[in-house]
Amino acid sequence: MTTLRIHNTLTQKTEDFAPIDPGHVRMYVCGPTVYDFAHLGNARPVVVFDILFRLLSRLYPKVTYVRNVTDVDDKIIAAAKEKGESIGDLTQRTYAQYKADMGALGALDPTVEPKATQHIGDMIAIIQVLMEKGNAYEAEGHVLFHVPSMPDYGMLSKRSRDDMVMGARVEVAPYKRDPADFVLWKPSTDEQPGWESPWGRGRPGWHIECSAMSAKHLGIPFDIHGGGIDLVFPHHENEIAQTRCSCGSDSMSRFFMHNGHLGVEGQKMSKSLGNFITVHQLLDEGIPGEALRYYLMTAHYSQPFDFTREGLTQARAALDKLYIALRGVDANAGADIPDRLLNALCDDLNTPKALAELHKLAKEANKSGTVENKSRLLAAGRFMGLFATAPEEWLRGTAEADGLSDADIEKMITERLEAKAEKNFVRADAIRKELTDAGLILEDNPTGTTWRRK
RNA sequence: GGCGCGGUGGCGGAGUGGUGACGCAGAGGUCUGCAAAACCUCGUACACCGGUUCAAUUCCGGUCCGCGCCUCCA
Repeated sequence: MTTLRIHNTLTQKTEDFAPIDPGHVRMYVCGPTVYDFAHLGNARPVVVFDILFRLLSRLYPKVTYVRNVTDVDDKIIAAAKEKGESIGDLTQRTYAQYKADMGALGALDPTVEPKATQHIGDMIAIIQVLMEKGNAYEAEGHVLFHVPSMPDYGMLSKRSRDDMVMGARVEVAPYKRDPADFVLWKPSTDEQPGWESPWGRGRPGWHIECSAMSAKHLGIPFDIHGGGIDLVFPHHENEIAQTRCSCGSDSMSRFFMHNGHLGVEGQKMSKSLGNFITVHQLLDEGIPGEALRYYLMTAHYSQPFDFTREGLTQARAALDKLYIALRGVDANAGADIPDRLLNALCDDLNTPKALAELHKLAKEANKSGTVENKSRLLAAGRFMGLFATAPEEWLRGTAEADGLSDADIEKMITERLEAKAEKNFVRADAIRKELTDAGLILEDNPTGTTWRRK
């Protein structure tokens, strides 16, 4: 097996990965702000880092995967108000939905899913340290991080403070000493959620929770910090600033990994364009979460992903093909995960290459028909979070479109087999046609007739 | 304007300094009562222009086109 190589946003190079503590890999990934259904753009990092989590767990004795839940945020406040729901109800409900949807995508639970509201004290403590060290200041009830206090600010996104100030599209708040300064703590009105702090009742800024929760649950520095590419700036850049200045550490995380953006039918996904697609809505359409997972894995994580209906159809067909190759597999047989699959994933999570290996394994299984080869395919696919369903169950699908129950179908097949035995092919073909028209595919083989839904 | 990414066959999408991954779709064949599935075969793909090289889709430079980020969006 080759070593794991990961593209590091910090160095913009693909590097050999080695954990700081050889016995314990520590990874932090930015999770959801729980105010609405998870959309496809949210689903991508979940699948990407789930693959990484599985791979690391295979390579190292212990992995701690932290994915935070942002449950205090101005978008949440706005959504709760709009829906006439309490913030607590909204965030709890949304989080439960998120877990269900991501579970449908075959994502394992992270080791820890800390909530921002449960770490307010940790955040306040960090802000106090930043104040003491002269990296932060109070102004009009806000506490701000003073960017010029950190000489090498911008190391992740490779931009100078001047670049940012010049490119600023938003009006700079008058109380900022420097246009690039960002909020650590802000005041809350009576209606807004707030916590007592040395600077009065207020709530945390966006970035501070990740600095607090990663330090608490992983320790600084840790191994891998992940998220969408849009988080490079300002979110991760600011996290780095807060963490390094408060901890006095050279780095927050050894590696930073970022997944590419997801668009829909060639366009940016946005509410204003009306092409906002949630995972929940696709599941509701009857699209299996596993098919979505497979589709998301067909492109390398670092590349932009264009979600299309055509692409989803292709992915489902490809996945069906794998399931056909698995027919008759013994789920309990057990087999080693082939090295070539692990090698593909060790190459900076090359999931398209790994899926290609799956298809090669399927071809081998089809050619040989042996239990061993089927088992290898099963083990390989399961490692990637696929094949959660038994092959026959997957292929038969659910009785919806055709309105025929499994028993109805079996009865017609039996009737057709009788017709065949009597060489009454006209009758046999009539039954086949009836079932084909209902969206079913019959497959005659030496031992009988199997069927599946299109 | 700054930073970054990309342009591969009908479609999706890896990859490589010199034998055209893999999947979807399509064509032919084997098999089959007919089918389906499977298997076999079939594609003169690497935006454009220069340069380096024995050899470039792969390296370098330029051009064109597309995309992301630039203060709270994964």
